[in-house]
Amino acid sequence: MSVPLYQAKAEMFRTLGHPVRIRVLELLQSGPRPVRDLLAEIDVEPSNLSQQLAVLRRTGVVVSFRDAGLVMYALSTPDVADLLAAGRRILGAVLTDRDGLLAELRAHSPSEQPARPAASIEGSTAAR
Amino acid sequence: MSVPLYQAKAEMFRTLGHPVRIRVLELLQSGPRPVRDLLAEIDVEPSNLSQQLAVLRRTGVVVSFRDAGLVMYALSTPDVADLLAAGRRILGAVLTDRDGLLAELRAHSPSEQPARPAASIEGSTAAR
DNA sequence: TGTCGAATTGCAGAAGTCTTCAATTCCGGG
DNA sequence: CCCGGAATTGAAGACTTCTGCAATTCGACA
Repeated sequence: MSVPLYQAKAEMFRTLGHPVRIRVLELLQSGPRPVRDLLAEIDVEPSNLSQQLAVLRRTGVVVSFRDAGLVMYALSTPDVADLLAAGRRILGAVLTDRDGLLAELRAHSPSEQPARPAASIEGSTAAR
Repeated sequence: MSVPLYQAKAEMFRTLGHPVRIRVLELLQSGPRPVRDLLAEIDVEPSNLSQQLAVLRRTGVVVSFRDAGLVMYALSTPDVADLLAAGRRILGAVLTDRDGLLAELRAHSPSEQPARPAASIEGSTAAR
């Protein structure tokens, strides 16, 4: 597997790494929409939205076209929906897992350091 | 849907937005591995790898533990593999789609602007 | 042709991420 | 107890991304 391939994959994921861009993609899951609609639902400045849309276009996850005088955006492939779904599942797994262990910990050891950052409770920090 | 949720999702994807981190996750798909092995396969400085592993740990997509004197890393949930697979599919779709249209364009209009950047050939740039 | 709303672009300062270096922690074995 | 390799941490400098403002382009329609 070539090295630049990892670069390309990383770029693809980095493209989704922004709240506004995620939001746009979720809205586009239900079909093409004009910029105007996105703007109405997202609460961000027009220029900012445009910048984020440009990022999504550059990577090719969305496409744009003009219809009835408005610029429309659409997912370039339905596979994008799968990606979002997978992301949701992982988020769910990670969170319940964290909260689960957190709750368990609390139940078994009543007088533990209370100000300890939650993140280090999981198995995630073995080496130190 | 709460606003910080989009923040969390974005963070999750941003976590994957780095070649070394992608590489690590792909290696971990086949099971837990010691840092030493990752280091041998990835060609990056130890401290850099550690930094990237820390990022993955922070988000909770990997966990670490010590075994036989070595620090091991593992995917925190097999769902991560789905995410990588979905990413691969999209990358494939986007690329063939781009190259496909590119080839089609070439075939149908022999004397077209040759120095035009490839990215703008797709439907991706309708408004201008 | 002139005007209006829609959407994009250019840009600058603020904020965040990457990489590398040196220093540190951790643990197993002598 | 101290050494050695394994892995992590801290911090600084280079680099990239984000945000908001002002200016511009674009196309529809009178």
